[in-house]
Amino acid sequence: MAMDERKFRILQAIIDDYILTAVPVGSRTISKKYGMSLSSATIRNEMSDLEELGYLDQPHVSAGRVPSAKAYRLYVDQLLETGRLSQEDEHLVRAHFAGRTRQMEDVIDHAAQVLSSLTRYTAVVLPPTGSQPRIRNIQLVSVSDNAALVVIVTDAGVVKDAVIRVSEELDSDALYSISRSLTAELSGSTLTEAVERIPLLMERMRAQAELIEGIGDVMQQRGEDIRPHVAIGGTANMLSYPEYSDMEKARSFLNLMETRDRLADIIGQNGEMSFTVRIGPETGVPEMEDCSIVTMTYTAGNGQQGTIGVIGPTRMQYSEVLAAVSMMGRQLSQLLSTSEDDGVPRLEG
Amino acid sequence: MAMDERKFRILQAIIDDYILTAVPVGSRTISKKYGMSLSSATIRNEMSDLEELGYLDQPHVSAGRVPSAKAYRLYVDQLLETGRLSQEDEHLVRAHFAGRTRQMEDVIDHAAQVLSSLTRYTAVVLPPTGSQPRIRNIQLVSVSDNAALVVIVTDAGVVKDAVIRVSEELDSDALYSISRSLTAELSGSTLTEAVERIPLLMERMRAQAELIEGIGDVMQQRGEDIRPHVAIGGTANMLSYPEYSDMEKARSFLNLMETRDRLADIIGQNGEMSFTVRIGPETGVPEMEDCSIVTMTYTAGNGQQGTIGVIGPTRMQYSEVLAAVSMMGRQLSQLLSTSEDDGVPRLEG
DNA sequence: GTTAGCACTCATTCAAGGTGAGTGCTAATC
DNA sequence: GATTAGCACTCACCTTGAATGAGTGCTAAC
Repeated sequence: MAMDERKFRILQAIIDDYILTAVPVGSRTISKKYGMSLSSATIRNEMSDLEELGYLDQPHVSAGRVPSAKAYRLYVDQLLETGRLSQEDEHLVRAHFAGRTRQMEDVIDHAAQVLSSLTRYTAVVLPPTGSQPRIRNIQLVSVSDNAALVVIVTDAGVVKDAVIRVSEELDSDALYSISRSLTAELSGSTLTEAVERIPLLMERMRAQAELIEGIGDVMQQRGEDIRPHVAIGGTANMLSYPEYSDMEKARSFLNLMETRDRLADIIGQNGEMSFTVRIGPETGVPEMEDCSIVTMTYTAGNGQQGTIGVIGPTRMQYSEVLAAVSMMGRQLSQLLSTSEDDGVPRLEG
Repeated sequence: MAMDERKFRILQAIIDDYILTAVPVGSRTISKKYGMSLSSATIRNEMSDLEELGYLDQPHVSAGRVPSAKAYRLYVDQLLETGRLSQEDEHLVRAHFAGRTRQMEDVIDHAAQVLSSLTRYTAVVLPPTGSQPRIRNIQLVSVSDNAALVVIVTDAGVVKDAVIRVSEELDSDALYSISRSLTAELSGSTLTEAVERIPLLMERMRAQAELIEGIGDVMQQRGEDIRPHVAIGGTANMLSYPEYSDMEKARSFLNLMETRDRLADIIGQNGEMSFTVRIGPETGVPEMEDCSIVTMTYTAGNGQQGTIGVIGPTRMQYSEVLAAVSMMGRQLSQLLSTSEDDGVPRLEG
């Protein structure tokens, strides 16, 4: 038995209804509400087949059917193929971001906010990160007698600041001159390159060896765990969906949202695709077994790439979410660069 | 009728029990569990008095009594007076923060994390902010042909970065030299001072007037809405308390946690006190009518002050929370400076 | 002033029964 | 051979009502 046209239409109807109501849908509903000229009995037979094919699940014997992850996959693929994504709220969003200057973090936060309120799900935005940012400038600022704050500015605009503690005394002037020579030495190199040159510099500037070693540590740390500022919007939204009326689930979800490192990993895992939809188990995250994640890569001016994503129940309004994510991705790309490419993302499964 | 010794002891017992169980406590419980040699009837009479005095509420006629905000106030004041705050986990926390260097944001985030897991409530940490940070360095980094990223480093170590868009073309070298002269001009002044000098600079460097105006805008924006990075830990914790089993309440709470600006306002409102406890309505936040907030001010090396706080149900374990907050405040103060003052906060109502 | 006793209130729990949406199967119909 | 009507059956869910028990206020006795 294979999937034919009629089965497909029935499946579509079931998914539509379930997305709307979150309630298992029965044969009668389909036969009546969705204008099929088929009796419920026929639908029942088809549903039974669809279940056997793995597209439907049945919570218990006398409940209606519920679409499986496989069904959503089919549905979404279909959606992506036809590619009919509306773009209504586009001007609304553009208005939101009006104004000439913006702090990077603000843009990210704002985007997450807007995206979540647009979709009524949870939105996550990762800032653009390049392969290897290059150092532009190193600044040391005195904090107390034996602690200094180091600020490393890179061309990614991503700035690291950390407090370094040393045993010797540090005065402001000394710090300033060290800043200058470090900048002269390391400007232009990547963080890893800079780390490699640290021992050399330590030798050359013995008096400040401890301080320089500290700076090396900071670079190393940052180079390893790139921990960008993750913006999240609308975590509370999830609580309004019946699938999270179970407190335990809600809590584990919120916990996940709180561990930003992990969240960044999850969202960032979109391979080479500019557009991905991961459904239920496809997310690879146990806590997200009945969530779906829609992500899109956006590109900032200097070619650096960031990711935006929406997390919702598997039963999410895919077509709206796809439209919103795609639109927001374009907007962000445009906002963060002025090199006007078409900005339209490839739609790939 | 006034508050006497016995009434006070009964009230104390009621609060203790309610903090533990979150269930309205009846006269019999007090008479039996709390070793009073009084019958339940007597307790009942006293409870009736206490209710009249405003220390107890009764959810409905045949339920036990629940402590009012006024009661908690009394309880906390008592606690603060005796000042017996344990400091068990102190070494555990210190271990957490071991290591020489730390990015400021990390410290803040980490502190919120630790504080929330220590108390099992929600923790909020505001980074140290001074009265008026002074500019140390201004860096321009090219992003695309007609957009630049400006990074402003201040002695607070707080760094502003924003993208500025201009119509003219900007090359890297030009940006670098502008950076240098701007730094020379503005280093040492506060943001507001710098803003005032912008028109002058625009005149002096006509060619870059547009760019400089943009930088002025950024400074202005930042000067006005100082929007520090607010660290939050353990929002999900709140869901485990019965007072938040109501989804609607949980959602409104989470929403509040998400609007960081507002949250920063709420937490930051601790006046001159280094230590404050706001109970229920005292928070002044409608959504927090049955929350309490314990905050403490900590001081970084350069005299800048930040705030840490714990948000929990009014029925929170005050004595533990007070201890944890006070300890974490000391730790942060110590960590962010090495000027070893005693670090012990004044305990004030 | 304290306590025992009693009538009363009211949230909570539990079982029983009814309801209705849904299914699978079979036999009749197109 | 596909479709449909009909029927028996299942099972979550709601309602109802009774039992339970924790709690109170009041009164009278100690």
